[in-house]
Amino acid sequence: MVRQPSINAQNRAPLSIERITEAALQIVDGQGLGRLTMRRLGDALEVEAMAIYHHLPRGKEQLLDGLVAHVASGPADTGAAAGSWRDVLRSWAGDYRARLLAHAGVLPLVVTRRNPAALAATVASLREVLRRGGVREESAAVAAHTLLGYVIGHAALEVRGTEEDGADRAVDWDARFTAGLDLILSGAG
Amino acid sequence: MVRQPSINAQNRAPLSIERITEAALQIVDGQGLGRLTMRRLGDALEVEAMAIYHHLPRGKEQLLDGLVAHVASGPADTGAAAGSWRDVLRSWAGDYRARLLAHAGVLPLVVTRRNPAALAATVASLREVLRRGGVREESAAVAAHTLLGYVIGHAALEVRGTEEDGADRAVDWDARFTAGLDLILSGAG
DNA sequence: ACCTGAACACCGTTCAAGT
DNA sequence: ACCTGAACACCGTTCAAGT
Repeated sequence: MVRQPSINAQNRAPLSIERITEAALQIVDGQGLGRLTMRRLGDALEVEAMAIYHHLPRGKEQLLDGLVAHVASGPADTGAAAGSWRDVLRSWAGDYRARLLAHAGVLPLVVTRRNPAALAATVASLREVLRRGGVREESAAVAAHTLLGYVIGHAALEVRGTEEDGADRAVDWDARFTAGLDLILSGAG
Repeated sequence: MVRQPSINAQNRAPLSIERITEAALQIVDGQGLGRLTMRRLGDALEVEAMAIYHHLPRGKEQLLDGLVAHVASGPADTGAAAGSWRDVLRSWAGDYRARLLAHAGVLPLVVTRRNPAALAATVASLREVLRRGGVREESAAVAAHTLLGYVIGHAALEVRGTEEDGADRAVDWDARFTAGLDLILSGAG
């Protein structure tokens, strides 16, 4: 009788921080942050929950930090993008918003004190775009924070689905976001 | 021997939703959201944790909803305030920001799907101020969402204390907030 | 009506042990 | 080096029982 070539620990892909983070993100996106537990994460990875601690010694805290880093660090290559700096920021903001909404479950974590480094890098890259666009240093600092604050706050409002002043008339969030963005960009610089 | 007039359940102030919410807010502000547990809340109220369920049948979910309602519903009497509508909004935004920062521990809850009614009311009152100020309906809707999104998002950035592009040069958050606010208000209307 | 006590199913995490 | 199993202290919540 032919036996399968060892259905044991050996021929599973080994655990790694990347695989763990990816699986965690999938649970959060699919079932919500509240259902992300070490035991369930272990199940998803076909491993006992305790195995995870070997790769993330700081445990769940470290896991959540990783999730924030994954979604809160800004979209890359803002530098290479074409067009005026306003166009660059417009497309950056669109990308960032899309990412926040795609992983809405981690928004509460982004808002918590976790992992300031990720957001600091994002702010820095925004300021760089503004500075290169010829905006004065002080104005660039203000505009960067204003823009990032707006994108995060607006994403939060969207996720919660605020209705138009009590009536349940649907809001066109895409149009709303773009209009607010233009309002900010027109005042910047 | 004179006995104290019955140190038992009878002469404690009876539990109420207000007292429960107040105690919960105190725990969150003082120790963080993570340390708000039904058992600890019971201790603070000098009662068994299970007694809380008699007043909040939906349990912890309802408790958290109450916290959000308490901090996310906008400051009152925006209507009676004096000055131009820009001044009214400026002072409203300052008050709202102060409240969010005073209860930073609940910010993650505000960002979660809980209790959309509180935020909807806030948006509605903002639009009313703008409408009365003579701003067109469509612009008022945009400005209201932009402003609220900015205030919430900026509060989140502040709480996390993003450093100035990696260097730990301190940020003057008050000035930063006001400048961003002016940027938005100058474009509105 | 209001609160308690015991119990249940579930957490995150530790630690010694296996391979 | 990498994973498991059992255990610990702690959750939220239910339910029957007390007053």
